[in-house]
Amino acid sequence: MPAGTTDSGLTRSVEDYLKAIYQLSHQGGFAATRDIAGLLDLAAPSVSGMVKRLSEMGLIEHVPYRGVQLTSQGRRAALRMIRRHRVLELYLTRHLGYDWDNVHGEAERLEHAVSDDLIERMAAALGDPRYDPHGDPIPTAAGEIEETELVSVAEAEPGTELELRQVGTQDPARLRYFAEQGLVPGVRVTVTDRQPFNGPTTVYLNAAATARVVGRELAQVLWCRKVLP
Amino acid sequence: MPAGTTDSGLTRSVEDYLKAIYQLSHQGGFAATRDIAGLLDLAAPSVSGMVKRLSEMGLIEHVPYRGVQLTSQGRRAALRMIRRHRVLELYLTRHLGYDWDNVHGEAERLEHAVSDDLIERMAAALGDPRYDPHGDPIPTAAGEIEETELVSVAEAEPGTELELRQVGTQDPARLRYFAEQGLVPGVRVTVTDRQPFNGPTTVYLNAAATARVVGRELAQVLWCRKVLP
DNA sequence: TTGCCATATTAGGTGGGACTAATGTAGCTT
DNA sequence: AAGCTACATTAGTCCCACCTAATATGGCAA
Repeated sequence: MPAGTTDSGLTRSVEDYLKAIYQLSHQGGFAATRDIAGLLDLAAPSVSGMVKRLSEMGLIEHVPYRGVQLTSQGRRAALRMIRRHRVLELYLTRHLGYDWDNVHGEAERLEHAVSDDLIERMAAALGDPRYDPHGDPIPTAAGEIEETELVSVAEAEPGTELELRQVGTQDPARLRYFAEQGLVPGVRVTVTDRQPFNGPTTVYLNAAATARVVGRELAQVLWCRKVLP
Repeated sequence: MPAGTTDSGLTRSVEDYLKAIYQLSHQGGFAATRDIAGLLDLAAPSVSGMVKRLSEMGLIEHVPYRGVQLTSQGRRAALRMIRRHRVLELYLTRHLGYDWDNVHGEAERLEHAVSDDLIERMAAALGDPRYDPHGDPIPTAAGEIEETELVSVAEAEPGTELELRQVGTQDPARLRYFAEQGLVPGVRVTVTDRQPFNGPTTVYLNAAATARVVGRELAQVLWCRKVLP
């Protein structure tokens, strides 16, 4: 493998861009330059430059002034990085005492350095897991990822019963708060009320038999599956 | 931490150079440009350039046309990398099914990416180990390293009893061969014979009660402690 | 339609870290 | 003392990936 590249033959930067583009465009549509720049904390012209290189490499499709989309090759590479990241997160929490609020940064750096072999060993040690500590699905080694229809607590209708599936933030403070509140993947809640004008949602924790009031910002990152009655 | 740098504030390259220089100069003397280039598989002018930067950073002392030595700051950074490398090697063999002949490369890449925190968690999970799978001493987190007087099988006098302590190669094929031969750290052997003109050494494996003939090249990397009778 | 604003792109520059080709130096040999 | 050789250094490029400043574009509001 050429100098400055990782196992995949891509540079760390390229791997980061692909992950970001996946995140911004996986539910259809284009990833905008500005949004990529925001996510990776870079200046917009840096992104323009990289976009050119990535599309020359055949990893993305670029429509000037509109944005970019992954090619199937780019998507494969992105999902590979996401698998690495999520397997690492789960391994670090299960085997090395990390909490769900402090694994992200560590996994972020390791994902570029580990070999595919090591990832598969970790996955095996974890029993080929399907979800990471935040409930996000782990792509298979073959590049398949589970796509589920989820609703956020912020948009669910009062009266619905929900199973919390994914917690869509990496912010340690928010994650710690969710854990304290018992709002972790797998929990079942019933939406009992929502205040008007983007107000907070009240949910009832079925098992713990207690209620929680969740502000809109937080409610928007709690992704749930509807439980049929 | 600035872009392109690791946890230590140094770049990957700098970390690699420091490790190499430590290896070449830790038993006194200077590390020559050519030897550093050889160890890192670089062209000599690349090393000259980096040497300049490293000495401006205060990590090494450079005597033109003679070579370089680590400053105490450089030594500290080098030992930190060596600790990381060896803890990783041991963790990978103990917990993830790696063998002593295939851990090196993986550790080589991970050592730049892991946080100090993760290394200490791994070390704790291993019970604060003192030696890596090849018998090399693991520096403490404080930067102390055990220095032992060792003799190689190639130079030990016939008749001496030895305890094998370190296997000084990373070559997978050689390591596999040593393992097959039962020549692993901890084993006790007695030197029974050596052929003249740099010929092979014969050692007797005390516990297994069998003899092994070891050619000079291999004998030179088997480092032992003399066992007093 | 025209202007304006947000966003994107191009132009030009920087630093890290590598390379090859050319030049310099130390030290052995004669 | 001279010359040869091995090694080290300098000179000059290149690539990656970032930056700021300047320019272009697309789409909305007047």
